[in-house]
Amino acid sequence: MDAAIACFRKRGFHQATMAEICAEAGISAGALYRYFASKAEIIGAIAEDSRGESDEAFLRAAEEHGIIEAMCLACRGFMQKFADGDGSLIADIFAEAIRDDSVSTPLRATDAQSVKVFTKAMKAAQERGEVDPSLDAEMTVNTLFAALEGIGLRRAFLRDTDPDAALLQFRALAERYLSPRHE
Amino acid sequence: MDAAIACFRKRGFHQATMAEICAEAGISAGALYRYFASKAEIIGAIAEDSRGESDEAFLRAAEEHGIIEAMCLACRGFMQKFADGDGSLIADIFAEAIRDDSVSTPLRATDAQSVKVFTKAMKAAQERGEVDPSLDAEMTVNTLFAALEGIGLRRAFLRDTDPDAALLQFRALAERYLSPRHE
DNA sequence: ACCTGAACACCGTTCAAGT
DNA sequence: ACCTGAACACCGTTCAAGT
Repeated sequence: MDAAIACFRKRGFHQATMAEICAEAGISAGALYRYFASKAEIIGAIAEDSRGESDEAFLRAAEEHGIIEAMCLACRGFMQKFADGDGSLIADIFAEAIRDDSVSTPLRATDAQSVKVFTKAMKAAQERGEVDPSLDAEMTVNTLFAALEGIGLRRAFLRDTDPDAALLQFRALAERYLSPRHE
Repeated sequence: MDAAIACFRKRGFHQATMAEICAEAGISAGALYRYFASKAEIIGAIAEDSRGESDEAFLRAAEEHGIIEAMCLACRGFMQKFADGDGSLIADIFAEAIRDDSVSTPLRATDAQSVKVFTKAMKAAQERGEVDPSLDAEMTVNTLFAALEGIGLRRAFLRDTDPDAALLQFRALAERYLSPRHE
């Protein structure tokens, strides 16, 4: 069933119709509503499972190549979605999540989990002297997440979704933001 | 007529109906379509005139209090929109602009104008030694815009739209990002 | 010329009827 | 028990008829 969700990728959340999703999934409208209470709930389900799976991979990368490289890895995966044309879908998810608590609540839980994992890696990097220890680890992670999301959305808006350019942009920001002061 | 546009503020782009907008504006559906070719065009018009007017105020602030303070001023104005509950509307605008060229083209023109103004102020700040001169001024401005937008959206998503907290977050990022290296 | 508003096409959701 | 799909309520857009 979740495979039918791929409809949104092609047409966007508000453009895709329930009829199309039903056709793609090979089920009737009534059956679809047996699995999801509404269209908004479907977008919540999509957003949720496109997140979080990569957390272990991130932790390994953070240990091996440092937190900046690991964040760049996460950045690359995220930017690829914009390059694939999913930018407006991501913006739709934001809009629905901001508007509708029943969409945002499960997403916030997944997000909080990611923040936790990244914060742990951030603290480790601070102890190694890789990152300025005077930074608040959790706020720093939140800020970098926000910057990542902002860069992706803004580049999609400006019609320049080249992931390499986005990566360079993010890396330049992250390096300066995180580097210890005084040399 | 643009006053009727306030409907979106209350209900969001996809939630507000043309009938509501007509009622608020005191005109009929046919008359509304005389001024705007579609609903998407209305959101384009809203987004456009909520931008750009403050550019001169920004330039004055940049000269008087430095670029970081001036950017924080812009940040405050932007964050206030999220605190006012316009977050999902802003996300809708992003989604429509990413999806629809006829929405994004006028917005990109307005945006390019702002980037130009901020870039000029950034270069002046670099000459004053306030900002690291090795940074590319235009990319830096773009990155800070992206971060600003990202912070606003993310905070709205996390249900913490306190403008003061957002400002602190943005300022911490901007100061470290822009400060000259080696002390 | 410009506006009105009924009509049209379409979409998310429901529910009586089937299996 | 579960599914079907016609029906419902609603919304963006149009256009023949009015002024």
